[in-house]
Amino acid sequence: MTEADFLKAYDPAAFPRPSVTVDLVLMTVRGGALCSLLQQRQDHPHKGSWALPGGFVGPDEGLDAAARRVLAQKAGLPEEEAPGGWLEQLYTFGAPDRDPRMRIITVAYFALLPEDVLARAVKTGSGLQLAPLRLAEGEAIDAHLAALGPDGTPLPLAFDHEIILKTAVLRLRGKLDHSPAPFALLPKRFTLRALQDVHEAILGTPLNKPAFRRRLLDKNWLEPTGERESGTSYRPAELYRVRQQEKRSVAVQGGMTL
Amino acid sequence: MTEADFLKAYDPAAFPRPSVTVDLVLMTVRGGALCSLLQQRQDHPHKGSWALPGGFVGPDEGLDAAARRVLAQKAGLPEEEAPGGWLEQLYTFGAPDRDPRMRIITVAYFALLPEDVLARAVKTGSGLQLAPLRLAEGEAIDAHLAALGPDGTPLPLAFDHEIILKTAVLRLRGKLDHSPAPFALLPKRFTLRALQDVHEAILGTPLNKPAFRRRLLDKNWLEPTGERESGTSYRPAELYRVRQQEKRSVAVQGGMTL
DNA sequence: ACAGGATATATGTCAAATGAATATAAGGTC
DNA sequence: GACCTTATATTCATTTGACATATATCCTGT
Repeated sequence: MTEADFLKAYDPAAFPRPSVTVDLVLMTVRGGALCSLLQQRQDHPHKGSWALPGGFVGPDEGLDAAARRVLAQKAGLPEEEAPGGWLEQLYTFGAPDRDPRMRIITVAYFALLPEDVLARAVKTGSGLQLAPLRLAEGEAIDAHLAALGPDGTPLPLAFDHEIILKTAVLRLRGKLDHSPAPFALLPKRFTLRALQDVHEAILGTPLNKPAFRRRLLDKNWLEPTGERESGTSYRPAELYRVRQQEKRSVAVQGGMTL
Repeated sequence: MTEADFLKAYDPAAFPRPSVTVDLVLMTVRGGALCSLLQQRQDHPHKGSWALPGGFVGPDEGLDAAARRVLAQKAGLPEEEAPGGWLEQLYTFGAPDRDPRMRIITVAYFALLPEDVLARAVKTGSGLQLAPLRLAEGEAIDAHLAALGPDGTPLPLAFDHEIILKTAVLRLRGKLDHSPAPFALLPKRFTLRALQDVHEAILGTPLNKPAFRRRLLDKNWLEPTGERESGTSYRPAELYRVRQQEKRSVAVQGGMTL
């Protein structure tokens, strides 16, 4: 029996097949707070609640490709361009009852994008908002996460999206020191102070300034551009950029730059 | 329109659905080397190559539940019992061409089990072996991983299982210091020396003994039992056990004890 | 019974990393 | 040009971790 025969004899219908989607946690830092893009549901179930942008995985589409497609569609990012973001597979959620309509297994991704990219997405699309995420400092998985609306009250979240958001924030905190991912939240040239603000927003705790400086510069991931910020009423800070060599991932299964 | 109407009107067939499986990297430390359970394929494709144990996810079965079921079936572990292992979701692999027969998305898990449990599985099942994994020290994702057969030569691996194994080893290395997972590889009571042997096998590099001792004890995850090992021709070492409180996960999405 | 061997456990010393405080530099504003 | 504000550099105390050494404990052999 040849391999071709086996392929013909194989019956895919013998096993029941769930639907598979990708859900995206699109994060940025705005106003000193870590925020995520949420979309208000127009249909049942969970009509009116806020959900992560997502979509079905195409029959001949890889998971990463599906995530990039949804990113382009929902966040209005042209797929070809390089806005300087970060995309990484997060975790797969597949409880049988997580969607009341049918069995849906979702592969969650998280993306880090500069603030202006997501701000533009909110303006362009409808029913979108950039909600600050409130989660106690630390790494406890059983802490409660709240996504805050414009009035500061927690938004109702659809499906199991609270646990997905929580997983994303905790993963991001864990990777802060080992991954160049957080640079994706900043423009190509940035000050060390801006970088520290990003770290503090993600961790939810203040950091020691000289120590932060030393730690980051010792990693040798950054290089000074020689230029300085302008328009300040005080001494302008040096602008740094990420070394080209470090744009590739350093960490395990480290995700990809956009 | 009520929510019930929506449920009826929804057409699950509107979206093409891939098959979803779980694949398990079952690891232990034997003879100072990190090993994984591999199963020789009896059918095409990749007949004769070595593959990870796996199985389809049932229509009403959660992902973790599917992983536990496969663990019980393939590794011969009774589902109810508590052999003291560790199970954790690893990563989801879904390249369209990863299986030539059909579109299969697999959610990979990794499990840590005491040596005797997997040794028993090898004896019980057929076409199974416990293969030492050889991977360069460090965290480079582009390094080559080899699974060694009894004669010391690398085994041919089926599908994309080399990258899955590599991901598992790197993830395990990254979690060593932050997670109580490695304790799952040891019996309930163990010496610090045995624990250090496990760490060295996983990292592929020797560790400083006093430093390792203090580091582990300072975490306060362990407590001395007051008993000591016996049958040694030297001073017997204290036997430690994991504090009950630490059996729950400490880390993010930390997996579960078995 | 006692010396010797081997390894666990404890102590001490040193280098490196970290945190906090201070000093200096560089721009803008009045 | 005095003055304010924040970046950057320097310094020191504290903590952390690595490594070397010393002591304890058990078995073995004579």
